[in-house]
Amino acid sequence: MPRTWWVNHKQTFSQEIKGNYLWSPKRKANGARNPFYDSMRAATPGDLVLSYADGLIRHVGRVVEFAFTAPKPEEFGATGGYWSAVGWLLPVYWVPLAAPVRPRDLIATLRPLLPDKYSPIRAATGHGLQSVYMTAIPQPVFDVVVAAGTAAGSAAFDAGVLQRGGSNSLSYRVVREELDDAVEKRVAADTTLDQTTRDAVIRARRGQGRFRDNVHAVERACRLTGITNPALLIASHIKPWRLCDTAPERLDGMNGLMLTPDADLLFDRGFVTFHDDGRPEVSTRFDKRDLRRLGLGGTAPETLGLWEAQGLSEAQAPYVASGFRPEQCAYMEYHRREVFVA
DNA sequence: CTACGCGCTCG
DNA sequence: CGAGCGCGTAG
Repeated sequence: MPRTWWVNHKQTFSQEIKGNYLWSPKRKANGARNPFYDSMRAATPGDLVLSYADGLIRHVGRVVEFAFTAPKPEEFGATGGYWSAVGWLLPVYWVPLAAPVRPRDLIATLRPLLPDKYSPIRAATGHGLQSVYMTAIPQPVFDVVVAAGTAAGSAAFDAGVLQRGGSNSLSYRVVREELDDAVEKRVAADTTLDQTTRDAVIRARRGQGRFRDNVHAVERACRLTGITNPALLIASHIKPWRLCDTAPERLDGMNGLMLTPDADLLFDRGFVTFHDDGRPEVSTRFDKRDLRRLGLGGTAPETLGLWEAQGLSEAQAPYVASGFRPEQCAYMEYHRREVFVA
């Protein structure tokens, strides 16, 4: 069963509906955890979301993908100027309700259904709460609202949302491509860089050119499979290309791993990261059975069982087992903190 | 349309 | 006690 959520997003409503996403910081301004930001990465593909703004629920959304790390959308403009520059981006496919619903009008019905904690609206008055962003709601709350906003009721609407969202919704791939495109334009127009450097930085986006040579000088094998055949290896940024601050960072061989295509995807997407001693860690969001299907799941899922799978002892697999250099650790710390979906 | 208090809830 | 993607009102 999909989980049901409610998001109060008056300030960014128009941008997030139009763009088919939700965005939030990862932490509060003072660095503390925020349960509503944590909800962003708890959301699972297929979950359903009610959009609340200006006292109205006008859209229902379906979560398309797990949240991933992305810069604050530029279209926010001055809104949320104090929010962090990097946060969670959750792809959500939005569908408008036939008729907008004013929860305040339904408060008598909703009151007994609302959660005691983290309720998105006040039980007494039906007014929205500023402190709440993305919050879990019981299914009956979702059903009451959707039934009030559609002629056919929520079951039929769920089916409609689930079906229509397939073809033209956002995906991590598409969003990353757009973000990369925007960065590439800025690089191409950066007159502080000479032409040769600009070309190298742009080629580094695809793991090609000088960046690949630099990485390959440091890393000879895939950290997950142990494969050394260069034809099977992709030069993958540890700190993502789009989130690097400078050209040297984008070209630094210490900011890369040589990975096979599946490993590159898992690492890039934040489903796998590494500790400084070389141990891989797998996201709790990732189905461990899929690791096995990819040929990565051995007897010890927490270490991926790589050496066992290859019939090696840990000592016999120096590339896979070896720790990172200090320069690599700095980038990997960033990956664990900002990219990894814990 | 943005800006600024005023609230309240929760850590 | 203060942070926070709302509410109401002012310009």
